[in-house]
Amino acid sequence: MSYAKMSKLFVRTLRQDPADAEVPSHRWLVRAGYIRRAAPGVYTWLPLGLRVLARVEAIIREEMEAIGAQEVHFPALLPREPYEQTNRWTEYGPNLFRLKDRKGQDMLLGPTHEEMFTLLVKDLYSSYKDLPVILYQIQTKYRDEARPRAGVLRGREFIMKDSYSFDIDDEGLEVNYVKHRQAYQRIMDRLGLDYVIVKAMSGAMGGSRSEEFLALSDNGEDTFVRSPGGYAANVEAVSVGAVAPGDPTSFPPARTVSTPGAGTIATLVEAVNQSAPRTDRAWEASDTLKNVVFMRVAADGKRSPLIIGLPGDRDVDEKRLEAALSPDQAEPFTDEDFVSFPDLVKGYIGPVSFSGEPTALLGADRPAGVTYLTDPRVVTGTSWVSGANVVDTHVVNLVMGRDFTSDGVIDVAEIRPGDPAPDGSGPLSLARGVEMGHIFQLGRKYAEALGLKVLDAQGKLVTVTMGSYGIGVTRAVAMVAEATCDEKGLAWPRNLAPYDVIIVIAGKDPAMVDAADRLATDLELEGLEVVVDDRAVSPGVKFADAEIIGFPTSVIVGRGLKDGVVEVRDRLSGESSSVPLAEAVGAVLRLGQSDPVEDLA
RNA sequence: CGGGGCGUAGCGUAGUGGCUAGCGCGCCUGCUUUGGGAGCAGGAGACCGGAGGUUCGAGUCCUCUCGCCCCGACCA
Repeated sequence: MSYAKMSKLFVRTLRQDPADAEVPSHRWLVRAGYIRRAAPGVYTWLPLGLRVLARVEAIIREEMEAIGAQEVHFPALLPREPYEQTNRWTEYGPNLFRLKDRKGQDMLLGPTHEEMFTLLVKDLYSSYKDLPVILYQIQTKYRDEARPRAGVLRGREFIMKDSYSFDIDDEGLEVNYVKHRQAYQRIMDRLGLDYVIVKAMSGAMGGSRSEEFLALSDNGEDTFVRSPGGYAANVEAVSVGAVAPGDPTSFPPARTVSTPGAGTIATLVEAVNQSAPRTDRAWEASDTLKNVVFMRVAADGKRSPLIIGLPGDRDVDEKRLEAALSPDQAEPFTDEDFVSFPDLVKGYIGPVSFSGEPTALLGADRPAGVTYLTDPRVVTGTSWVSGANVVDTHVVNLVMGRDFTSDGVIDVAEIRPGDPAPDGSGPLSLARGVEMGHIFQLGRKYAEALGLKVLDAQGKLVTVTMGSYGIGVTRAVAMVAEATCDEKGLAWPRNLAPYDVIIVIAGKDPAMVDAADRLATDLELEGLEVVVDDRAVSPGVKFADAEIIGFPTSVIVGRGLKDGVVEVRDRLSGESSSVPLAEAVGAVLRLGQSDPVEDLA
């Protein structure tokens, strides 16, 4: 073993910020020579970056092995067939990298590997006695993201640890899910990330229960909510919770109100307060039933109108809508669409048509031929102001369960700070995070689609129950960089740094070179990884580079040497101290011990 | 896909239709320098993203095109 030399290390630090880097982690990882862009959303890992990556991977491997998972490795280049069987060849849409081999066979670059793992277990196992089993891999994934951003934080090629559990029943799945949840908590702790576990939507993955591990960051792309009582969920997955129904017979009869020009909620509230004032208080936006029209587009291209009825003081959150409809998409309803559905009077849509005798227009099997879904707040026995499907006309006292019904409930209204948590644990607040990990109880979706069955103790064939669990490895490197960097550059926690110590030779006295050499050797005997900055450049350059690259500990061998001392600096605290050369090793080791995160060793 | 912006040397950038496209950093050679991104001298490095056009003359004006970045809809 012999220490590395800066003069030989393949690294070049940049003096200016790269023009295209916006977020700090991206900027510093490029400036410090960890990564280089090869194509949009595709990055080359340089020696320093690879070392950090390896340390993150080592932590993940340890924790996966600790729950009994076994590592395998699949190809990234995959055949179409299994993805056809689970319909994901279609569902993944343009996000899938597709290619053809020389024979014209469709291939893909794996975006995730549920299918392949399922088939592997099917291939080799056939008895309940073989289960449970957890398999995992650390592997490069490909997703042709619509918009890669922030360097390696969200690339089109990225490394993911993905694991899969296989059980004979739901109880077994629950056990493996909890094991993964705990392993992920240990991994996040060891990475030193500030994180929160939130309820999530299972999205294109299918299955039931799922949770995300979000690292807190203002640059995060995920918005989540939490309550003082401990409720936490991705905004896509927040539910309003049960709203108690009322008595639909306790309201006066519905009646129409002339509301000329009141095509928006604000103008409507004004108009009904003018022409149909309440006795107890004024009408408010939350008294109105807003009906928003979308065109629902299925994965196979089928289009059908979807009307969502929700309190007028709320908007539809498009992210939540997409998540709720997934894999279908929602598009805005165009003017041409309105022409095709003349029953719907733009600006005056309501569940009941008052052109002539009141006629239920929307709701279960009603004539308009559209799906009508309502917000959970629109329960039986609530009274609303809504459109009359007649220009310049609205209805008051329109009661759910008496005057109209819907085809079902859809919970996609925007979430606002202060909304109550669904479990009664207090008001919600909103924050942002980056999705570091995601755990899913898949259930039998993939096993069924691909025919993974085993014989149980009674000799009956049963379908295996699966879980899938992912951690973004390259993303974790970026996220740690993001969380720890400062105005001088990167500042790695000691257990993740590319090297433990840099020894800066600040001078050209041969005695300094000798001292640095001996010190480096001694530190290596203690199990530390050491770089010596032996370059023939001025000390200022070396100090600046050490800070940009983010070595947690620097030892400066320079002008103090003639008095027998060197300087030991802690990048994380910014503190430095002069110590006798003979005590330098001890001083460096003490810094390592003071770190709150344990070292991998 | 919608909105905004940018393409000039390895990086960051300047450039009023007019001479040989300029500067800083980096790189090479020599000398000096060594505790906070050194100094002096010399040097290499650019078909100004591409195509077409207007013009006596285009990095600069026009048209088209390609690429990239940023902001929104997807995801580890």
